[in-house]
Amino acid sequence: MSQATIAIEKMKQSGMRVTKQRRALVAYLDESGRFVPVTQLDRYMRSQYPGLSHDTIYRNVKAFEQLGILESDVENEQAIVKLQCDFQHPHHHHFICTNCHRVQEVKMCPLEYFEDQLPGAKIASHNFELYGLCAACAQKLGR
Amino acid sequence: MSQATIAIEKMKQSGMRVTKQRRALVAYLDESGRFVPVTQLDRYMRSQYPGLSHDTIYRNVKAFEQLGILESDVENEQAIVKLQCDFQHPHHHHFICTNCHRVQEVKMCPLEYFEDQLPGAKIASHNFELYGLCAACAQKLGR
DNA sequence: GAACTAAATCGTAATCAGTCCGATTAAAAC
DNA sequence: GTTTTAATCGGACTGATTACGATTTAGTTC
Repeated sequence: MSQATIAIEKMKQSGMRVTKQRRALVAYLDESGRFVPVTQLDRYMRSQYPGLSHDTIYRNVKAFEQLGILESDVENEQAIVKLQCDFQHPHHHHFICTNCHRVQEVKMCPLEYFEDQLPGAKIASHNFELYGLCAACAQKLGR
Repeated sequence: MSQATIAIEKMKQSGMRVTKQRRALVAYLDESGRFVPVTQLDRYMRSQYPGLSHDTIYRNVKAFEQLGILESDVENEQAIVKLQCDFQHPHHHHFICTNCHRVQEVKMCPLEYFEDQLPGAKIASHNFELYGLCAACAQKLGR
């Protein structure tokens, strides 16, 4: 069962309508498999589906995020998104290759090491991402 | 020696000219002491110094970042900046209070725990920020 | 402290991401 | 097939950021 299929399932479960446009968005994000700038998503989808409006893309990106079928982040001050890579563990972290932009899930969460560091404070959320060359690119580029 | 003074020192050392506008920007960021959205910085500085242009503000924010006298982050898809809080340890992390927006420096870095997790990969950089209620706000709000 | 020069700033206009909204279309339920 | 209403369309709009030629000024030299 592909991530796209699970995403569509989730949409149905939540009562959200499964439109052509939403299927196309999810399909593209699934094929890509990595983080994509929202602006690129917008440009690409509109080139492939003439008549598709900005509104539809941005509205759905937000709806998908809230549903948890999309993960979002920021790269160079640009919003980037990818299809949820682990529906079983929606809380996880990423190693993102700066060369091929592929994403690897990192199971461990740094939070456990930090809870003691801020006495009295209530930690509510956190960011954590790793960037660098993945094993394949490191080898290919000889670094 | 205030953070602002150190920042001005760094500007001189790098050969960058110390203009009225740059002093004013650094002074405001120092007084504020916390992360400020760049758009707010723009609005506020232009209200205080009529004639100051967007260009000057955005150009200098970029220049300051590159010089390392400014730390930048993103909150709600908005670029936010603050004056460097530790010139001795430019690599550090933050706990940001979601109520008063004050920032606490966190000395420990999660990277050490993760180096073994991605065999073959070359980790080059990472993000890590904690969010929640600081001790003072947690008490004040009774949480 | 006057003159010089390149860096920085100003002011305006342009660009680009993202949002809004009334009219129209089409999923999903019956 | 009909109905209902969520979703989409299209086009205009807002707000953040950038571009650029004309002007000013910080820092240097004499």
